[in-house]
Formats: sequence, structure tokens, C-alpha cells
Amino acid sequence: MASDARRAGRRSGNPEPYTLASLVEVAARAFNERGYDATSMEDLSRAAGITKSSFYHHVAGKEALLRAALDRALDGLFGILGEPGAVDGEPLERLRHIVRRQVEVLATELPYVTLLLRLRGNTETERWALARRREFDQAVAGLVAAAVDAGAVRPDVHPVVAARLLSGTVNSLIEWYRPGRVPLADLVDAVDRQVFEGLRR
Amino acid sequence: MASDARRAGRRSGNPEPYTLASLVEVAARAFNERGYDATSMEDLSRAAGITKSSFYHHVAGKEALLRAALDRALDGLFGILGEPGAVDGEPLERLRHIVRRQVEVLATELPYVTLLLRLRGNTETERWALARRREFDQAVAGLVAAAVDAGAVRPDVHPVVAARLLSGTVNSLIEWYRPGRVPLADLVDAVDRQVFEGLRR
DNA sequence: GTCTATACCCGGATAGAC
DNA sequence: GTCTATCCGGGTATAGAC
Repeated sequence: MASDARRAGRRSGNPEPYTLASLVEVAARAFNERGYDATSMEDLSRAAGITKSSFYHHVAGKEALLRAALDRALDGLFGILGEPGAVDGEPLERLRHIVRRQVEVLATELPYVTLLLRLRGNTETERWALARRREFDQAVAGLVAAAVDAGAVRPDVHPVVAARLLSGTVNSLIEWYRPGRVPLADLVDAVDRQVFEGLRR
Repeated sequence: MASDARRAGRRSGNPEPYTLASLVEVAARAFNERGYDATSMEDLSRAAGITKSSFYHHVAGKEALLRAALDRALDGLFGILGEPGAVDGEPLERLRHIVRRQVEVLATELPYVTLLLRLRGNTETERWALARRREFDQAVAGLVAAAVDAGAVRPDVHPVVAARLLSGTVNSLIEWYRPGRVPLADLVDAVDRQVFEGLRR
């Protein structure tokens, strides 16, 4: 019945059935399915099991949902840059650490990172998130350049182009990876090897 | 003045200032900048230099513009599969031919392919284009599997995952490649080497 | 906290004069 | 072919009863 779905949050014993975080999760998934602009607040409220007006009682608006989701994605990514494996050691090994961890964060925070990677920059919120994303990419690009300088990569690579292709390869996971199909550890290894060793035997 | 911009098409000596193709090009660029849903017919008509109603005199509607743009992208991609280099020879070399040509088509048909790669499948037109795109990807995946069987690639690659990563790497070009910055021939070589030889020296 | 009802705006698309 | 004016549906968001 409708009231069953409507109260599922309460039934499951959650004392706060409609937390911001849970609504953000619902919203992020919907945004990814249909696109941010094509998703209406009506869609979101129905997915949450309440009416549009009730939904507005819990969230400030559509853009606030987007912002919260993007925050979560960026926190995940920037967290990687502070890890010991990303800070200490040879440039190539630091780069490998970041790539491998980035695959894991993409997989575990999939809906949020997907949203981040599809932004067009139409609003101030989107432009802010895009700027932070560029910061992350530039950190990676810096490491690629350092690895080139250290002689750890093929001498003919163009650092800027290589960094873009590297990021593109990793980020393309959002287009097809779904939890549970390919074991995450296998995926991490597959990306690592494909990026650093290439396909050819 | 407004009338100057408005009649730029005529002034430039074009006898048919508003062909479908030229309006599709304008539309594709706008769709890519702001996203399809966020782009209004008002935006498009203004970009073309005429009013919304005049714009409707030339095109059937927003979705028709999208469809024409997607057609162009798909024609470019499927054209590759029929080329001799994609049909004859060892699997790995056929795959390399496709990858290199795919980079070229992405670059030359950039606005149209970009649109194709960002579809969400909200309308029948979008789902049709996505289905055709999957056909293309499956052709590539088949070649990856054949190259594995032929022993031309590292024996530990998972063909399906490798094909996805391969497509992801190539397709990620739309996110940053802009004509004239990096010479196209260099880009083709860079993608070829990164995909098949990897980054490590 | 949730609902019904509604204000308000904007987008796609059309009518009809020039 | 282009314009002004308009229709109509659907979107975000709010008011106010329960």
C-alpha cells in the first residue's frame, strides 16, 4: 500500500526517517538516471514516498540537494590526496596509489561522483564544484609531470595529455561500473595495469 | 547592430542562410554547453540570430534537432567499422585502426559525438541512439576478445572490462579536447600508445 | 509533518499579421 | 520568412488547514 512505502523509513526503526543525507542519496540516484534538469521535485518527492510540499519541509530546494551530493563526492576525492601513499614515495608509486584509490572512491561513492563528473556549470553551485574538481585533476597532473621528470614513464608522453587520458580512463567507470558485478579489487587491478602497462602483451 | 548579426548568414553570401545542418550545428554546440534540457528554444533561436517563432519555421522542434545531431555522430562512428583497416588483418591491428580513427572522428565531429556520449535515454530518440551506440561498443568489445584469443594482449586482461576502459579512455576526449590546441596527429599517437603500451617506461 | 490548493514563472509550440 | 502575441503544460516553491 501507499502508506507502507510512505512509512518505510519509520518502519525500519530509523528515528529520523527523512534525514538530509538519506534524501540526498535518493536525489543523487534520480539525478543520475534522468539528468539533473530533467528530474523534477515531484519525481524526487515521489521517490522518497512523500508529497512535493512535504519534501520541501525537509530540504531547502533542488540546488541544495545537488550541493550536498557534490560535497560528498569532493570530500571523498580530496581525502585521497592526504593519504600517506599519495604523499610519500616516488612519483609513479604515488600516482598509482591515487589511481587505485580513486577507483575505489568512484565505486563506493558512485552516485555522488557521477553527479560531479557530469556537471555543466549552469549555476554558481556547479561552477564551484567544477573548480574544486579541477584542483584535484591538477594535483594528479602535477604527479604525472613529476613521474616524467623522474624518468619513470615512457619518455615520449606529453604530461598534460597523459594526465587527461589517465583521468578520463578512471572517470569513465561511472558509465558502466555497478556494484557487485565485477569485484572491486579486480577492477582496481585492471585499471592499474591497463593504465600503466597497456593492453599489448 | 542587431540586424547585422541577424543577417550575417545572408551577408556571407550563403543563398540558404538557415539550412537544417547549420541550425543543427548551432544547436549541438548549445546543447553541449548547457545540457540538452537546460537549453531552451529561445536560447537556440537567439544563437541563430532570429526569434523563436522564426526558428520553428525551419525546424520541427527540439527533439528533431537532437536526432539530426545524433545521426551525424553515429554515421561518423559506424563509418569506421566499414573501413579496410577495421576489416582486414590481425585483431590487434584492426583494433588499433579503430581506436586511432575513433579519435579522429571524435575530434572532427566533436559537438555531435559529445551529445551522443552524454545521453540519458529520457526520450525514444535518445534510447534509439543509445542502442546504436551500444552496437558500436560491442563491435569494439568483440575485437578486444579476439585479440585476447589471438594472444596479442596481456593474458590477464578481462576482455569486457578492458573494452570498457578502452572506450572510456577514447571517449573521455570530449571532456577536454578542443580543435587547434594539440595537433590531431599527436593526439592520435598519444592515445594509441597510452592504451596499448601504457604509461610506464 | 503531511497534506491540498495555488501562485508564479518559464519552456515548447502555434496563430496569424506583415 | 520573420515578427508579436498567446496558449498550455509543467516546473519550483509557498500558504495554510489538519
